[in-house]
Amino acid sequence: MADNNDKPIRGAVSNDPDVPLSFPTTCRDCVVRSRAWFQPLDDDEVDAVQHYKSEHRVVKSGGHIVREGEACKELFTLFDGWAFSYKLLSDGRRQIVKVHLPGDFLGFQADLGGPSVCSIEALTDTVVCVFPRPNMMHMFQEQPKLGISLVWMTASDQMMNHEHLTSMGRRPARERLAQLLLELFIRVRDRTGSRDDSIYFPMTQEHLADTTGLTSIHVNRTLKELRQEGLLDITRRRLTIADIQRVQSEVGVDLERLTQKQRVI
Amino acid sequence: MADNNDKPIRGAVSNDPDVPLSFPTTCRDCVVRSRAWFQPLDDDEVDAVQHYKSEHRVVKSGGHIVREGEACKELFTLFDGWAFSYKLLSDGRRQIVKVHLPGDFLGFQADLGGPSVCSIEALTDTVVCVFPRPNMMHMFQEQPKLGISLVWMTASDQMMNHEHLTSMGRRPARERLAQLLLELFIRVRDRTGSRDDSIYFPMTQEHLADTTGLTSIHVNRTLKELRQEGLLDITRRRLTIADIQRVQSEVGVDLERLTQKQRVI
DNA sequence: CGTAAAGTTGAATTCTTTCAAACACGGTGG
DNA sequence: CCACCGTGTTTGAAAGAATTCAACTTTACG
Repeated sequence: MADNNDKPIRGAVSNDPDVPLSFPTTCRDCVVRSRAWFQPLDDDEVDAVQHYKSEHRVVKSGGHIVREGEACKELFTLFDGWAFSYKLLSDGRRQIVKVHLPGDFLGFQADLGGPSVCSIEALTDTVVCVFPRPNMMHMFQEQPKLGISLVWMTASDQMMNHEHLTSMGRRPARERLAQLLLELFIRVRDRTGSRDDSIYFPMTQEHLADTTGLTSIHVNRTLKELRQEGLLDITRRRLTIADIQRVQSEVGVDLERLTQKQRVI
Repeated sequence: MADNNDKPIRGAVSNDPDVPLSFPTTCRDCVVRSRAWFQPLDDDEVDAVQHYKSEHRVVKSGGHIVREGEACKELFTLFDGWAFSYKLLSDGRRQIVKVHLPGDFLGFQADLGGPSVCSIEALTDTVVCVFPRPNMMHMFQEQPKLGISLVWMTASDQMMNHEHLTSMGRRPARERLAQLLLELFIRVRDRTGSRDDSIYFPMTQEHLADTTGLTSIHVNRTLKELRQEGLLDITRRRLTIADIQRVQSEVGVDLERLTQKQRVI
């Protein structure tokens, strides 16, 4: 295993000098503390994961971690920064299907042998831990617990997906946006352990539009509405939600419950 | 293990006398041939699954297999008939998140210990194989391969979910509807092995509306449009698609690829 | 300081929903 | 056999939500 594993690379890329995502400070931590992985891993298992990792990789903002259609040769753990998975339509429009935060596991899909079904783009400058796919296969065979954690992750994503689906299908723009923003707010604070009422927030209105299925213009107007009602505010790459409960009731879904870590088996 | 396992219960409930879903004819087959389960199971594993099953259960059309909010004590394989998972909004509207066909595995979710996150309703009269949750846990521990198959299922659902999400977010009513209908058409024919250009189709326009995020009125108008263009037709509980390719190109997604069985690990 | 990217605003258009009213069909019971 | 009823489908007209097009302002950044 490479001997730079425990070398802190914190701050290698940083888009948020004042309130950094105090996430993994070494690659070992990256694996251990990642939301993606089932919590109670013993040292053996952690070592195993470390072993299968091939490298760190820096991907600049706007760059691609995975490209739809290309063979999926590697899997990733998002180590630092934000990213998102999206699908492109023939007319050039896109739909963002998931926003990734540090710790998320990227690139996994049903047909690992086939072409990637989504593109993954770096939203900020990012660092990812790279796991070559063949290694990964060994790993899951040798460490069944990690396979289980994979079930958990996927099932958990599924649940959030259903929530999004419901939102897109049956809720007006206001609620869709509020729900998305609240969800990200909670996810970030869960990871950083922060209790601050504002978070670093690198998504543009166009990203929000592509996530909620609206136009960036309509996102703009809706955001203005929400701001004027004092529900939330996005200024200069910061999202502020003063009263979570108020937004919560606006949204009508208990997102805090949904974003909790849950045990599968 | 109960000795009625190999007793054919085919036809116990039937909504489609002329072209029945020629699916499982015994419960053993139910497990073996289910889309839900990873293909190459050896006899040991099949026996194991049989062992953990507690019973068959008949659920009449409109009845609930799972109720959102209630503890999830059992998991199911849909043995015969159609069902769907949905979420209810506070204002009474609903979003169908997935339509289930015979062979699908129902009720699995990230938080197995907690309340169900979706309701599952029988669309036609149905028969389900019931697996008490504690049994299930044993099973996955003793038969790792089945755990793997679970990963595959969930990941595969995920992919379809992303497709729906994209459809709902970025496609007009025409394409959304066409995509849904084509998907179901393909899934049914895959399971039955049929080459017929029409399938039994029990969904009402309201079901279609709740799946695509439209109004049943708008579904009606859009369906009329699609019918007049000769793309597809729904009459008397039958969906006919004469030229799959034409609908395919209308939709712009290769659904046939997506609905294929794929190997995960 | 100048340029590109992101955000803002208005007006017109399009898509989708809402409300309201018929219509068709399959089953029930007289 | 037919009237009756409920569910599901169809249609029209009006209202509402979201998009498009187009221009303008602000912010970030070399």
